Amino acid sequence: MGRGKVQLKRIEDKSSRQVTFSKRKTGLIKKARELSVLCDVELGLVIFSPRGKLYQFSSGESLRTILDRYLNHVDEEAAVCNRVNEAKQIHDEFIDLWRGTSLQAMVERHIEGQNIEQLNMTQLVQLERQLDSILRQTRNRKTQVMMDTIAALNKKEEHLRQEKHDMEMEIAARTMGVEDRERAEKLNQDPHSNGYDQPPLQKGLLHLF
Amino acid sequence: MGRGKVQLKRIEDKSSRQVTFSKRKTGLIKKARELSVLCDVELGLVIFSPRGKLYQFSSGESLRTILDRYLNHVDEEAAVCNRVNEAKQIHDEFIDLWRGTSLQAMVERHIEGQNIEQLNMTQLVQLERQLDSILRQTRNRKTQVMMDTIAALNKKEEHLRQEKHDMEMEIAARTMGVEDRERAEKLNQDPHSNGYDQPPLQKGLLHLF
DNA sequence: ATCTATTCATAACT
DNA sequence: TAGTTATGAATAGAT
Repeated sequence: MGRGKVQLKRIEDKSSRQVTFSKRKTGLIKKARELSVLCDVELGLVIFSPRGKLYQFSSGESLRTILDRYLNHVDEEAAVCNRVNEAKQIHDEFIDLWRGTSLQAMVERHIEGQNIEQLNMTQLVQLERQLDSILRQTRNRKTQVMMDTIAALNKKEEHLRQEKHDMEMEIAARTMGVEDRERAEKLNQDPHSNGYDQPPLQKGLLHLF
Repeated sequence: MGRGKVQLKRIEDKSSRQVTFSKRKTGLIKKARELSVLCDVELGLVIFSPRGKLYQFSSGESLRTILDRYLNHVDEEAAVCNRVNEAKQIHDEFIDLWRGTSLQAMVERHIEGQNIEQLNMTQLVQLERQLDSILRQTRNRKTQVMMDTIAALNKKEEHLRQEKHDMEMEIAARTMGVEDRERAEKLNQDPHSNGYDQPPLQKGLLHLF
């Protein structure tokens, strides 16, 4: 509509982008109202202007009510999905990371032909977000793995100390008479006081992550 | 549009109401997409069909993200009330807040007095780089500390295993005659074969970082 | 803002 | 449910 056919891509000229936004926003809200009235449906619409100003439309009920309904709807779906996928979750995480690699490959293929500066802003922003998301996942996974490792090692250490302590007891029992056993027990009250005695590193770090 | 002018009121005929819903829903979503692309605007749209089926559109970000933005925009309490805050999400939010605070402090120190919105693009780019650098250092430091922790724990473990081994030797010596000592040594050649025998976690992880 | 040439969306029909 | 067409609406570019 209008005097020229329109390309489905970001309007670069700031002024006409603003004008178009204003006109089309009005039109979209009008259409939304028509749909909700003609067909008697619940419907919610939120628009953030480039400057961050909020425009909204909602049928009958408050927008809040409609969004709550949406969130409930999604949550229910999510709950079902979670139950079904719980067992596969770790596998899926791996797949997601792996997919990231292919995404990167795709990006590289894209960029090789063209200059990266010829990607439009929307594409770049989206790309940045995707990459950031993947990076975040990777980082979280890394931290998780390291924390798990530390926990496992601490457990092993504890176990070994206990074994050591038991053996010391046994040696003491064999060396001394049974009447001295009590004294030996006393000397070894704290099994942590031997060997390397660094502070408990893991606990000191926990607040960082 | 169409062959007759339309009255802005509920279509009573069920069948044509359904047809109109289907057509106009398609049109509305198309318009929404056009607006978001042409004007580079964030936008979310949810429609519940008369039968309760959900249709939605969102620009770029997930609809959830956009709705969260809306809820924050309209009512800060709403964000707090948001459901589905799993432990991880709460944790991430905490990290973001914490990071925000120290970043904010750093920024304030850097640009003393000036309003951040008054910085020009060059200054902002520079600031972004500095912050990114600090973030990178922090992340490296975190990894370093964790790796050190793991290394220290591994060393401790090794030490404890050795002590244990020595004590086993001593017990064996006391129990058996000296002539049997050699045989005992043989039986305990691999001190790693006792206790928890997980694979060496640290080495398996090293290639990830 | 307002106007108008065009393109677009869609109501009625098939 | 899907395709066609006549017609009213939306709007791009100009003023």
